[in-house]
Order: sequence, then C-alpha cells, then structure tokens
Amino acid sequence: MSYDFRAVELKWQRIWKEKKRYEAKPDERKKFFITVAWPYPSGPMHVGHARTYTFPDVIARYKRLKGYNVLFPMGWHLTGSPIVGAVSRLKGGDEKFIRLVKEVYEMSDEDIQSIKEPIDYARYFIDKSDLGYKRGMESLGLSIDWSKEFTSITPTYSKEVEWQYRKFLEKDLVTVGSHPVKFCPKDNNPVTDHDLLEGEGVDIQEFFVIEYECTIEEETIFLPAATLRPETIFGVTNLWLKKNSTYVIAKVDGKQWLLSKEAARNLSYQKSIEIIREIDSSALEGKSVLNPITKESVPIICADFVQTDVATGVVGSVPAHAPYDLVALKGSIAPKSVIEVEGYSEVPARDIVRKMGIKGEEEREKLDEATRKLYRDERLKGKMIIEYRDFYGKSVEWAQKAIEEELVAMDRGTTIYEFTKKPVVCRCGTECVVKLVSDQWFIRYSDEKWKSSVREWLKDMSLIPPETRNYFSNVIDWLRDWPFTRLVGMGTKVPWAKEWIIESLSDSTIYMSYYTIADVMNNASIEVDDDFFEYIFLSRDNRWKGNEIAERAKAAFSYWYPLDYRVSALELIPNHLTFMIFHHTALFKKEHWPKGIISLGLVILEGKMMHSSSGVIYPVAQSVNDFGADVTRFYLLYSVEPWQNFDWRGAEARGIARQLQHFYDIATEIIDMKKNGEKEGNEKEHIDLWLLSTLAKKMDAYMDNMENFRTRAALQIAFYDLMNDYRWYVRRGGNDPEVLNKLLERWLTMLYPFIPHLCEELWELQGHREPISCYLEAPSIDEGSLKEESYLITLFDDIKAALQALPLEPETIYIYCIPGEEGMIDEDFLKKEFSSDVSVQPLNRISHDPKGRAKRAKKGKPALYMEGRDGAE
RNA sequence: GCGGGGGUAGCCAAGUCGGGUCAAAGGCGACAGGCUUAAGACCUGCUCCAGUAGUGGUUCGAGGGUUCAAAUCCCUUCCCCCGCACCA
Repeated sequence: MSYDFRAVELKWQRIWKEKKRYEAKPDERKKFFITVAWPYPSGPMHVGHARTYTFPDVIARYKRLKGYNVLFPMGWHLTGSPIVGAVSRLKGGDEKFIRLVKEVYEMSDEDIQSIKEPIDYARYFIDKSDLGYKRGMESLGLSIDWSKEFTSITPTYSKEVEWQYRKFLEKDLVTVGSHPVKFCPKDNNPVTDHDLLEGEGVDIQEFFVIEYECTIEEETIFLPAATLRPETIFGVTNLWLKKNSTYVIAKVDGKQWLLSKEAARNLSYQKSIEIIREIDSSALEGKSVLNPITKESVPIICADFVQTDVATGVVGSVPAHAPYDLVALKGSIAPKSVIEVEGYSEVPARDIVRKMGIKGEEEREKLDEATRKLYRDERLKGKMIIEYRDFYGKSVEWAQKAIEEELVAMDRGTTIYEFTKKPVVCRCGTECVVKLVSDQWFIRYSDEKWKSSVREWLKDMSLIPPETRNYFSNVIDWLRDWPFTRLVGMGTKVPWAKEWIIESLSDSTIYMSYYTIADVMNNASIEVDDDFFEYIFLSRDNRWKGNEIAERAKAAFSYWYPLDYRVSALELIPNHLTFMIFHHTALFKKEHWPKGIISLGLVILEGKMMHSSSGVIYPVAQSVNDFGADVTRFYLLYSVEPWQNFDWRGAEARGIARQLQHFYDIATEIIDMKKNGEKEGNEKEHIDLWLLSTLAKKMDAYMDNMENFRTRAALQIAFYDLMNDYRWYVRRGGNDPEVLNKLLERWLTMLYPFIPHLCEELWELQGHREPISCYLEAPSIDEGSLKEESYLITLFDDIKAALQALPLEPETIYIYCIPGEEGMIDEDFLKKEFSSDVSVQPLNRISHDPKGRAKRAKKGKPALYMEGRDGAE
C-alpha cells in the first residue's frame, strides 16, 4: 500500500498541537532541558537549518522515551543590523536584492509592500512565509514547546538583558574605550562586511607612528612616519614624501604634523585634526629631520612610490630591510643594517630584490611579496645587531615592543589604524575609512580571574564532540575584550548609555534562562525590574517575594535550570558558546551553570556551501513537500554524525523515501498477521528466540549510541540492522506474529525519535491506545540461539563464497563438521537456499569425501565439498 | 602567521583512541538476475585484481620507521577545509 507521508504527518502534527503534547510543565519527574541557537529570521529556512533543529528534537524525543520531562523551546533572534539592512534595501529599491527576494525567497509584490518596518520582515520569515522558520519547524514535526516563544526584543526579555549588563557594570566586568571600525563617511555609520561593495574581509591594522622633528619656516613640525616595524628606526636613512604632492600642516592632538591631504582626511576619523595650511612636498625636499632615538639628522626625499592615501603619507626609509626603499634610493644612500638574519647577507633587502629579479619601484606586486617575505623571516628568525642599550642580540619582536614603549614614553610615538587593503567601498559607493569609535563599551573577557573560573567550569562540562574541549580551551586563552555596543540595528539599549545598542552576540548569552519563565511572562502583564531577576534567578529576597508571577517564574526556573545541553554550531565556539559560559559563571549560582554543549557541523548542498544571499539553498518547505518530514529527518541524521559536515544530495533523499515506504509495508504486514490471528501463542522456536535476542542486543547498542548523541550510529542500528535481522528471520522461515509484533513494537520505539509521524501512525495501527513510551526495555537474551545462528550464518556465507568462484550448479553440498555441531545446521534451509541436496557429515561419520576436504574442518567452521549437476565437480 | 579538523575503494562515509577478527560497515550510483503486462517499486546477487572451491595478490594522500602483524603507533612531507572577533 502506498503510504501518504504528508497526510499522516499533518494528522499527527495536528494531534500533537491539539493535545499540547510538548508543552512542558514542572512536575515530579527528572527534567531535561535542551536548547538550540535561536534563528535569525532574515531569509528562508533551508535544510541546513533543518538539521540544526531536528537533531535536538531527536534527542528531546529520545529523552522523553527514557522518562524525562523535557523542555525544548524556541525563540527568535532579531538583534542586529542585517534585517534592518534588508528592509532598507527593499525600500531603497536595490534591484539585485529585490530579484533575490522574489525569485529565491518567493516574496510577492504584495508581501514586499506589506513590509514597512524591520519587525515586519522578521515576522515574514518567522511565520508568514511558507519558507519561514516557524512553519518549517512545524512541518518537520519538531516537538517544540511553543508556549515559551519570545524574541530578543521582547520587552520583558530586554529587562533581563539590562539586568545582566547592570550586573556587569557593578562587578566591573565592562569597561569603556575606543575601537576601530570600518566606517562610511556618507552614511555616517559603521559598516559591516555585508554592507560592502568592495573590500570584504579586509582587516584593520594598527600602525605605529614615529614622529620625526623638523623645522619648517621656523616652526617645529613633526613628520609622522607610519610603520609596522618600529625597530628598524635604527636603520632609517631618510624619510619619503610623495613627489609633487600636496601635503598639509595640521594640528593633531595638540602637535603640528605634516600629513598628506588624504591622510589628514582619513585620520580625522581617528584623531582630532585641524588643518592649518597646505604645502607642496617639493618645498620640503632636502630638508632634514631628527631621528628621535638615534638623534641623527636624515634628509627628506620625494619619490613616486609613496601612496598618499595610505596611513600618513610620510614614510621612513630603511633600505637595508625594506625592498621598496632600497630600490627607490638606487644606491644614492648606503643602507644601514640593524637586523641579522640567517640565510641573508648584511643587506637582506638587496638579497631578496636580486633573487626576485626586481628592476624598479614600479614592480609593486613583486615588491609587496618581497616585503612580506623579508618581514616574516626577520621577525621569526632575526636578531638585532645594533649597539643601543641592551638591544644587541635581542629578537625583533622584543625590540619592536621596547622601541614602541620608549617612543611613547618620550612622546614621539603613537598609533593609527589603517585597512590592510584598499579600497574599501560601501554599498552606497563611498570609500570607507577607519573610524576610531570612542566611548565604545567592552566586556572584559580578558579578565584573568574571570577566565580562570571559566576554565575550571569547562573541566566539568560535557562537550560533544570531545575534540571541541581543546578548541574551547584555546578560545578562552586568547579571548580579548569584546566591544558589545553598536549604533545600528534592533536590540536592547545599554541601560546607562541609551544611544548604544547591545549587539547581537552579547544579548544572547543567557537567554536560555528566560525560556524557563517565558510562558509565565507571556501571560502576565507586569513591569519587571532588576529586583525581579535577582529574586527569581538568585533567590535574593526583595519586594517580589510572595508575588504570584514571581513565585511561579522562580519555581519554573529552579526546576528547569541549569541547561542540560546547548546545541549549536562548531563555528560558534570562538564567540557565542564561550560567551555563554563566561556570562553564566559571572551571573548565576554554580548549580545553574550550563552542563553540556553539542557543536554541530555544517550542511552543504550537493557539494556547495548554502548561502541565502547567493540563492544556493534548498528550503525546508521544498524538502518536506518533495519527500515529507520523516524522510527529511531520517536523511538529515543517517549519513554522518551531527558534528560532521553533511552534504545534502537529492538522490539519496529519494532513496530514503523508498526505504521508509518499504518499512511501512513490512510493518503493516506484521500488524495484519496479528489481526488475522495466525499462529498465536505457539511455543517459541529457535529462530524466534534468535530474533528477540538479537533485537535485545541491538537495543543495547542503540541506547549506548543515543546516550552519546551518535544519532547516525543509532539510526543505522535501529533501521538497517534490524531490517537485516528481520529479513534473515523471514528467510529462515520465521513467521510468528507475536514475535514479529514484539519486534515491531521495539522497532517503532527506537525509530520514533527520528521518524515520529510514521511511528505514531504504525503504533496506532498496531492497536496501542497510549502514546509511544517506555518500551525501551529489551527482551531477554538467549545466548545459545545467538551462537547457533551465527554458526549457521558463517556456514551460509562460506557456501555462497565457494559457489561464487565455481561455475557449477551444485547437486549435493557435503558439510563436514566437528561432531556435536551438526545440530546447528539447518539442512532444510540450506537445501532451499541453494536448490541442492545437503549432506551433513560429522567427522566421526563420514561416508563420502572424494577430495579429502573433511580434514579442513575447524571448530565453528565446517569444511565443504560440492558436486555439480553434470557429475563433474 | 596562530589555532582547530581532515585526506579510506566510482561518490558520500564508518573504522584510527584501545594494532591482528579489515579487502575494510552502511548508503548512493553502476551492473546482472528474479518478480511483474510493465516499472524510476520490490527482492537477490555483484561492484580493487586474479581464480573451476570457502583462496591468493595489491590497497586506506606520499615517503620512511617500529612490530610476528599497521588504514590504525612513531617520524618526515604534500594537499584540503574551518575560525582568528563586531558577522548573525
């Protein structure tokens, strides 16, 4: 009978919803609380997301089978700028984006018209669109408790975020400082990589600026040379300015600097700059400047290769170690070596220029490469060879730091920021600059005390897969202060600085705690404050004590918390997952710190990365439509373990549909046998005992895998292994309806977490009134039947293998076995299987052995001899 | 550069921690046969090479080593993927 996946799935989804099957309330049972990263609904839900959410569903369903009271909730992450950006692109008539939205996201003109605010766009992808997340999750049959749904901008939740950050302020875990960002001068806003036309992935680099004093028209002017290698200051032979170019004299943080015109503009986003007058570089050629460290006087020289739009437009020249400088000087000034490095002569820059065959300063690509290579070698292996204080013999890295400190101390050094690659262009067409955002707030993850408490807790956490432990530990080590405030996007405002918004990763670190109380809060209309959270989370007595809402929330929190498992992605370990641990340790009592983290791998589509923005996606809605929810779920879990990367291939999904259909057919046959009352209550034969015993073994293995989240291994056992066992049973003549129904009962239970609709349906057809549960106890194991059957299977395989190498049709198969083993050989079965006569001859009763094969018989492995139909062997 | 993961038969992917039972699970694909009016459905078989007997040979990125024995342990080397922070 053809099984209608969709019809049955919709039926059960309706029943689950009507009976509120997955709404979890505290009770006397053991609890299991699992959460998964809430989606950011900025586009369609695709099969990659489907795996992320199906995996915890499988675990949740399994835990329910094991008798746990399970909470598996869901919410929506709306914080941040992409949704806001999408809406402005929609409204601004961005053609490329509108085409994507229409063709891939299936938005109609009306849909687009209806979107006025960012929240409308988010809502569209939550539950309005067929491709939306909530619909996708429901169509997959996820056992989510929707009564606890909320978003990251739900007002009461924002109150919790505010509480969290005020606590941080109190505990001195936040600090204010400055931070460089990519910035569009026209939009007057920071830009993210997604907002860029050009320059995606370009980094911001910190340059050190050395101020060289110079007297110009009787004024003291500083020439700020930007460099990545301040230690080479000992080898500076001259300064470079761009030939015939307009420079300016400007007041920068109280001092007079000479800057290129472009630099003055760019740097005005980092420092206070007041331009005094312009001056052409030619007017400065030949003047000399004072090296602040060596006190030497070196000349200013103009050259073409200087880029006025990079850094300051003033460059220190170190011909011994900088290929550009060496080439540009053309030997007019002798290089001064300051670093000695293995594999190079006294003037390393000359070596590499010769080796790479660089002819002139116009060969920029080669010069850039030479610069990179030389810098790497010198930094890694170089030693300082200058006689200055204790510098001689020290590493380049050490010297760099020492010089920086010294220059800063003598007020001749500072830092500026610059892109690693230019240009960086905003979507609006304007070239971006590096802006130094002052009064940017940071979370002080660098705090050693905080780090060590996180490290301590990490030891006790269950981390899946185990390799992630190391990863976490490294992340904790190199985690720096995190700027958590933004100027754009949706989110919660920083309570003490309302012009700032708390950015998306930073407002989602402890939201799991809110799930525990979300249903209470969703149905209450009260104004909460910090005290409220102090009371329910930390049991600090205050005016909320005795308040009905607060008491209910408190009870729910105490019951559900801590979080048992957080399900997320491998790529979130360097930020979100680690932040979560940090924040919990800082805010909650130790008994409420998260117990485990499962990090999932990514999903690719037919070998390609899926990106909603590129349109390379396979939406969940389509998969469910094409194959059904159970097939989609099964397929997402059967081929690799959750933490491995998964490649979605349509051809394989089709194969699964056939297999599940087949399973359905077998199951209904078994059910019909029972209905027809065939052979009820007979004494159990060997093969019946074998089936139940092997089933019991498989159940053990299944549970061992499920407990360790190896869903793939568990599913392989629960489906394919049992399918093979079933086939073998039937092949061996097994047909006891009672035994088969027992098998099916367990089979359905084991498969239920993976393909719940199909299992519920068959469970009902089998005549059960109650929902599937508690059928995970295995039948007893009859070791004897297992042993006997495996003897026969080995024999069967041997005969098959031998026959394969022979071109004959066997007339008689002679089997020579150790005396006593003959009882395990089912002659009738072998006769039937090989359409041949079978003669079993124990070694002490041999009657026919023309080739003397009997002597090859071993314990557990009989010897064989076969005679063909034509008389010939 | 730093950190993490990985390279297994036509493809995907187990196995590697705890060497042997590994020519190496499972799936997909291909092929053959069966069942059928027919089938993209199902069943059986087969898919490194050789073979008139359950076997032999050569394989697990490359090279070397340890061992009676290595896909599995050690060393060297090549290649691929991911993260490195304001992106959710």
